[in-house]
Amino acid sequence: MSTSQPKTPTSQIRSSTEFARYVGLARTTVSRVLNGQPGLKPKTIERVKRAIEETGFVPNAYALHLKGKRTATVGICIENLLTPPVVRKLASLQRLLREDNFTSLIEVIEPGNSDKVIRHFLSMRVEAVVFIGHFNEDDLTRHVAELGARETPHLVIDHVGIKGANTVSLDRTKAMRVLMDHLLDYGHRTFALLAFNSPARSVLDRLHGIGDALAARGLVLEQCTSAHDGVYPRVNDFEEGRRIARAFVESGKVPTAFIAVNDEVAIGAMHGLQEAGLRVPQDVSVAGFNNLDVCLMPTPALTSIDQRIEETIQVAQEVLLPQLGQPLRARSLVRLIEPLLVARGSTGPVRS
Amino acid sequence: MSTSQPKTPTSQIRSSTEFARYVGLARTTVSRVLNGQPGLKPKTIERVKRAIEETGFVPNAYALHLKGKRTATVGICIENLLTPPVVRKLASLQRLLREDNFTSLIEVIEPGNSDKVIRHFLSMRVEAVVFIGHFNEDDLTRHVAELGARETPHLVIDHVGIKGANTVSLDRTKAMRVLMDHLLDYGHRTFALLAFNSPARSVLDRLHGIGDALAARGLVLEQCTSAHDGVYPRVNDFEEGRRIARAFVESGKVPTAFIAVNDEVAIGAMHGLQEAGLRVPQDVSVAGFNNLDVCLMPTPALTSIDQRIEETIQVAQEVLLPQLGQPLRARSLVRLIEPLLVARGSTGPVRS
DNA sequence: GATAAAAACGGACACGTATCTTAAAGTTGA
DNA sequence: TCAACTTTAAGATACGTGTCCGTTTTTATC
Repeated sequence: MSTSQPKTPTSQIRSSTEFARYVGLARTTVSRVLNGQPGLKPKTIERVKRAIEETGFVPNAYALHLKGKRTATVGICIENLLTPPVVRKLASLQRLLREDNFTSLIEVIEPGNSDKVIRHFLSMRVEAVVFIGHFNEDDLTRHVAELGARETPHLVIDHVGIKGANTVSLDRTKAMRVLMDHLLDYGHRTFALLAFNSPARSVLDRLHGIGDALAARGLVLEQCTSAHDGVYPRVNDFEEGRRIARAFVESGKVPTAFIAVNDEVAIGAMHGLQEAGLRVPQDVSVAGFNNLDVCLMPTPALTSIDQRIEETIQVAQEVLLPQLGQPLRARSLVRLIEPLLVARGSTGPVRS
Repeated sequence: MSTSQPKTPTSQIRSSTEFARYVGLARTTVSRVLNGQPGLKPKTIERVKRAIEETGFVPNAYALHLKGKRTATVGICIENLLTPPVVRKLASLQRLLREDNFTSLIEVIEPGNSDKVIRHFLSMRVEAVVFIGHFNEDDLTRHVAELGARETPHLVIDHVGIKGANTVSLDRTKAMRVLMDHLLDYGHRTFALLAFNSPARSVLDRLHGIGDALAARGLVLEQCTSAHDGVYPRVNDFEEGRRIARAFVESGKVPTAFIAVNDEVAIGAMHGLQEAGLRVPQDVSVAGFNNLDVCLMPTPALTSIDQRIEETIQVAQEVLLPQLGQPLRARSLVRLIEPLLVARGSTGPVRS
């Protein structure tokens, strides 16, 4: 086969050798052009550039890394449950990383596959691993330790309390303190807790915050709060909120303030209460969590806690980037994000 | 430095040579164990396995591929707007791919960066590229052609009408025909179209479906439908729906059926109509699109079209998998998914 | 304990790329 | 035209791994 025919179809070019043959230059010369080295005639550079246009030649990333080029890849682990806040965090983080020319490798952690995911990331020689969400604490602790042993930086977003972990998280405890103070200031003393029956660390932290706020006013969690939760996990949060609200109404003991684990449950409950003839916020106050768009939908609009996702991810980036390609930090680093109470019409003074 | 000390910290092992030294075997022997070749003593295999446990050694994926191993990677392009349906498709697809031991490389396509993304995928030697969502038609057509030239299979999900593209998509035209028939059977003859003023192909397809259904009964689109859309894109779909509903009420000409571009706009509109004193479905019918969980929230629950995402992605997998690692198909393939009308309380007979 | 079979060793090469080095070719200036 | 300089060519080596192959060591069998 003659090698001097430049009419080779584009599909055939799969290596720099073949590409150099197509251009009609030495492979080393082409390589120098591709890597922007000095001492090349503009005409030569132009020739190579045009050939790239014509053939669409793309160097093999695997060979590049083998030759010492950084992989510029970050592994991101996310939890199975793709809630809107998780998706937004993921999207924001990937966007910020992309701005710094980093690629992200995204994997969903499911029960039992986390070792496999970490192994895959290590095999891909990621420059860092980020965990977004809530995971099995033992697994997570182990992974953080293993990554440390492999000189691979890590960052845990939203799961606080992991030993030795670099952590960025909304201060969920404080978030609930802020919300409780808001309601306590309105005079509320009896609280319904909706769907807080999750074993997730994030929910426990929030319960602590509720307890703290009550204790600060000399109140006791167990005496002020009540619940009618169903099985966890839930199929449909709206329906569950509605169901719980009805359960409270039917029990005859209706607290003055309803605090839901998230906005969906809160809105479901709000509808349930309204259908039972209770007025929001005149008869009962309702509060959610996450400050999703959906908060604006009901009448009145839902009071909620904003996670400040952009700020969280911004801080995550600030923590992560300086570690990439550097020797591992000795001490781990924890940054808590201030929550933001968004008070709307669904909360108001207790009926006197 | 003595090489016989097996107390080397795990972090130092970064190649099979170092690992073999740690185990105390020849590199070739270790390699044969790792690749499950025959003719090895069980004891030797055990020794290597234990060393893997101890050191956490993971072969370099980049070197593996260079030696001819498949990358087992699929590139997935998604659109900028992470709506719940897109997220669910992405998650489903990634899950199915993972079951077949494929990794996915996910990149967001933003205006102007699509070439860069495709180049990155090609550089990573992905075995296929999947597009989920709606993109610039010219770009997409070009990418499909380029991937063909590179012998790389592709699949376009949800964007129909791309020349030469393998496509899997909900039949959006039919979806709207089905919904229109539902409403026409109820006697509706005047329709409000809410927020259909998007240039996206998916929206145009749906408008065609609406027109077809009307034409089939001898009706004319322009005479039966009206709109009060605001600027596109919208900040908050609920608010926009509410605003449009109010605009209809204030105009004094209120159609009997409201058809929204999605569930959020529909629910916003429903609230707007109810606040203006209109009863749903006695006075007006309202229908959405996507059948999100949120459809169950309003009273009455919202009639919507289900995209049948699981089925869509299932078909996508069936189309994609046989192409991986195979010579390119000559003819492109188009599969349309049947939509599913989910009729709920928000639609009913027209007021007589 | 001798012999054969099984297992492990260790050198060599390949994959696609970057980079260093030395040599050759081309270009410029006087 | 020749020297001096610039540009390109081409060879060699390296990265981490798999695999082939000839050789050596270990194990099993009688």
